[in-house]
Amino acid sequence: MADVAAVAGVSHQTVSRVLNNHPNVRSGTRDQVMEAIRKLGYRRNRAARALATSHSSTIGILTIGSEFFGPQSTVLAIEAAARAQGYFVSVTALDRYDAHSATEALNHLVDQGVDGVVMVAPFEKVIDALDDAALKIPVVVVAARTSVPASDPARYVYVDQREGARLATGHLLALGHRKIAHVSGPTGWFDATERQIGWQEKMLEAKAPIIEVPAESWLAPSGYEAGKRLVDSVRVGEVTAVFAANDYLATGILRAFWEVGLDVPTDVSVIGFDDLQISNFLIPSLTTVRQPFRDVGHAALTELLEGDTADKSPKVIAPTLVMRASTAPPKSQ
Amino acid sequence: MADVAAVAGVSHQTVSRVLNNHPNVRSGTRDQVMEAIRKLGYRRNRAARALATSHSSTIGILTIGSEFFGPQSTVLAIEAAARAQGYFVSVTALDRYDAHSATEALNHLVDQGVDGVVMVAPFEKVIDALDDAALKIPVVVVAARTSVPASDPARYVYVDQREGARLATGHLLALGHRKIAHVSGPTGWFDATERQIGWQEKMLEAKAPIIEVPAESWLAPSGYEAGKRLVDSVRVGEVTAVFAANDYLATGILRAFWEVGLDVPTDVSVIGFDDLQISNFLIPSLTTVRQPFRDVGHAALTELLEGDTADKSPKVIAPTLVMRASTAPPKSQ
DNA sequence: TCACGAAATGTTAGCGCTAACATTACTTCG
DNA sequence: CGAAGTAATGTTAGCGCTAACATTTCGTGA
Repeated sequence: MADVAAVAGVSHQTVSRVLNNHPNVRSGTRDQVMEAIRKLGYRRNRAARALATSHSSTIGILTIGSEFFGPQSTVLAIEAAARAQGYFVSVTALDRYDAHSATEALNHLVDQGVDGVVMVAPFEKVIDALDDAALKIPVVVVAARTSVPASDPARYVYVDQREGARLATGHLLALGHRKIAHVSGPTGWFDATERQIGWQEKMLEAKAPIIEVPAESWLAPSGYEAGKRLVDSVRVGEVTAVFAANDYLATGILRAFWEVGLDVPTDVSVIGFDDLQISNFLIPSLTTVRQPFRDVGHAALTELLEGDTADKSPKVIAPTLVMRASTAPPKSQ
Repeated sequence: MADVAAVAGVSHQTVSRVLNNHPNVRSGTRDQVMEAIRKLGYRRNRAARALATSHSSTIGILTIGSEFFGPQSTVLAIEAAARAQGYFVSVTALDRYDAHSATEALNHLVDQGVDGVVMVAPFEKVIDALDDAALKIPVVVVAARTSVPASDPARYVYVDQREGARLATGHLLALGHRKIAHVSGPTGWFDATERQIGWQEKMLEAKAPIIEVPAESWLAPSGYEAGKRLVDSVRVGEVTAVFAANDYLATGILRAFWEVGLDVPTDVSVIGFDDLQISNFLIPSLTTVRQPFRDVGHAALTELLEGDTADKSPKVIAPTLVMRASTAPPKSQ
């Protein structure tokens, strides 16, 4: 910076002022400084800036592993939005889904001196980690946590999972189904709980039976297992439709039904959640609930950087139903 | 740090020595300092450290969007490895696949003062960006660039795409196929080129015909389009097997064949590349080539941090064939 | 034309750490 | 038991920037 100042014939402070868009700089001076910067290919040292201003222009993202489509998309949206605002993004992925792991990851980000953290890890244990950490920086959590204690300093941004489940269940009910099984997501995940509640609410409203098959994980093998377990019920007509907690599970379910010769949607309807890249190309193409992950990412960053301190109510984003070929009226209607 | 020093009854420099594992500290003193650190909940300021040492303990990762399974997995593996080594990871995603966009992203990382960069963006234009940038920090590129000029200071780490394509093609040939079409990936991507070359080599060796159907993108809709275009050839027996450049394309192809009533693998075999989460649950389950992305990520980080300056040869990792139900001997054998 | 206030620029100090050098405390051996 | 050498600790300076205050320059009205 001293070099630039020398070339431009001003003091280093004037250079700093130009770089920080200070108002009180004559435009001629500004031009000279800019020219000197260009000529020297000068770049500000970020460490020195961070030291002097005591903020790092970096936000931390804590996320979960690669197997999850939603978090991944959200993270990328946050990154894009952050970069557009001149922020840097430091990402840390969780290898295990427990509080200890989350605490460690959080500390890692705090050690780095991030100005804020977005947590894209919608399982319940992260909340414990958050409570333990007692951070002094703003935190946004992307998770459908519907009952947040007033003492919780974090802000929440999420897609209305319960509403999505209602949309899915409502779609099946409207088609004439009543025996709608729910292959629910693993315990300990906000999304799993919320989707289960939305489905159950809708079923109780319709006075329809509650048939739940819990899945071990969010992934296709668990869906396949659940599908296997459902085959008999489908054959005897005890289940005419399945609401899978996500599209991976739905893919496994489709596969399990296919293996035993059950036709979807003739014999049984299947609906998923998420709308993956390939959901439209499955056999049959999968009816599902789409989540606007980009919007979530954007909203999360906005909330982090510009969040109104007074308004700590969660930002809730609406999902949409995507109708395709895996749902149809039940056979023996 | 001064506070810690005061509490421990030593100078701040001794605290620094303890923190940096300097050998010449009496163990009693070390314990006192550690105790003071614990009591005060002290954490070193990273900006100050970066300023004093002029390195940031941060590595930058430049990657591409969410739609790609491989890069995503690789990035997460790099992150995990980096964190284990005490490094921070700053991620920047490319929104477009051109040199300008890549240059911008690279500058963004350099502005942040990263100590090194890993580029997980295997399209050819990134090389231009790299050449333009003329970075002073080490760079590792995760891309199957087989002919690297000696002047290129970057190191390369990649899965042997050509070998993977040979494995896939060889598998089909071994089953008795000769009319093997290749749905190739979009132009401008190293992986697409290499896979095409591997397939072509093997086909020429076998004196089999070269039938190539280029795909517009790496995604399922393009695969679907390509599949449609192949239907007639399959029906008249001009094509008995299809090697898709990746599993998304294969998914689209399976779907296109299914729609017109062509059975896989009875009427036509299909093989993919990547081994997605759901590839084993497609209908039929997809024979494919698996890439060890975690190994790639790990190798990339190792190369970046410990890379032997003398040995700049690329680190090449072998893919494996995963046999499933989408391939079988041709019908009229 | 000069005093005055505002705009523009300069000067100084310090953010929290590490590196280099200076000093003190402890060994060890003749 | 003391000199020499080494281990342990302390002191000083500076990394590159910004904030706060000091100074200079400029424009304006009586």
